[in-house]
Amino acid sequence: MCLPEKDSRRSLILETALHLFTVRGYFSTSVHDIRREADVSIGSIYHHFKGKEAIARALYDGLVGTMAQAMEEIAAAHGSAHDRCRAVVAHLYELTERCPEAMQFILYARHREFLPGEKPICSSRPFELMKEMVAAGIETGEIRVMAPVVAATSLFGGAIRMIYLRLDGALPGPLPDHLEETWQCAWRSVAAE
Amino acid sequence: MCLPEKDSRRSLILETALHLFTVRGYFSTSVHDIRREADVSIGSIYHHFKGKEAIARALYDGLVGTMAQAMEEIAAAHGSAHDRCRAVVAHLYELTERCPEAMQFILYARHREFLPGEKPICSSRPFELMKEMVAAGIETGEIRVMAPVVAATSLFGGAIRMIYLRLDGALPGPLPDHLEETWQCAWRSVAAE
DNA sequence: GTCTATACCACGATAGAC
DNA sequence: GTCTATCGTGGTATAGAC
Repeated sequence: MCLPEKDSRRSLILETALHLFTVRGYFSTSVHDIRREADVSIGSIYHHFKGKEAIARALYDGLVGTMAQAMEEIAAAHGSAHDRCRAVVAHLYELTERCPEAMQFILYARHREFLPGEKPICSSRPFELMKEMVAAGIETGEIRVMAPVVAATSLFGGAIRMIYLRLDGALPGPLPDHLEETWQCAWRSVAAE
Repeated sequence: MCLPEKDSRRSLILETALHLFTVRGYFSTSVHDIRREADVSIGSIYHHFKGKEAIARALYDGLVGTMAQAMEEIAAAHGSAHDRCRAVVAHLYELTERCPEAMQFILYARHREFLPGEKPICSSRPFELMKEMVAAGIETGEIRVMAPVVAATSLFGGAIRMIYLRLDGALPGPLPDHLEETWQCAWRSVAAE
């Protein structure tokens, strides 16, 4: 449901791997664990993927890709930095509730630890798009003139921390309940007066 | 220098382990790697620590402990929520520059993946103290009346994201250069009007 | 494409001399 | 307290039948 792929053996393997990677961690999950949980054979797994790392890479690329696509649709659907950024936070909150495992895999895993050569998540496409939205907002005068990095971290940092808290089980209710309050704080921190 | 321990074989092992855990990751670091890098014997390592996990635990407890102590000193040294929280951010920024590996180990590692039974980092003592400072600020009227979690994430979320960026090499200059700007955004987001 | 069986190796941990 | 040598387990990945 959270993965872009169609029904197939391959997608079953991916779904199972995502589940195990998030609840037990990448390194604590063996290929045999995936085999058992998905009820397929080792040979089948190695037929579809070069190895364990390739499974993680396919998951990562797929999830980051759909996330970037969502960001682009948001950017196209709204006209101001305020509306765009608010829609991004709303989207991230909903995504966290709907697909906590996907969110956890993207945000919480240290990909550089098991995906050699991968750039840090904060340099990935979705995060770059968020930075661009903020930079555009500074251009138009909606957002105070300041270092773009600082503006972006101030605007999205609180929301991202809320997501971490939620994934860690440190937040009781669903995230969208806090959308209004978090967004007002976030926007207040950078809005031009 | 960042670890509380005195000079000894034991502290040498801890320092080396911290270094390797942060640059290569916990699971990608074998006890033999630590042995080679520290130029000690396997036997010596297993004499001082029960195993690899015990090394990680000693590191974690030591670093979180000194961090919590610093927070308590900050709380005692300042009278208002504003001054306390600002001092916390300044301290975290300086600590990141002085001991990036320690900071990375505390913030970036998924301890629950290799320290069974450990609660999430956001529930650890230093983070609890930060939440308490914010809650006190709401009591005194310095900070808007709002859900304490939201206030805490809004106030510290931006700074924490800046630290992640810095640790990932996505921020060129040293963090303290951005202290003033980040703090003004953070405080503006929650200050009572 | 899917399966079983197995090769191979690296790792954490221990034994025991000094 | 420190060392060297070694063991046993469990991991990834492959071979080859169906």
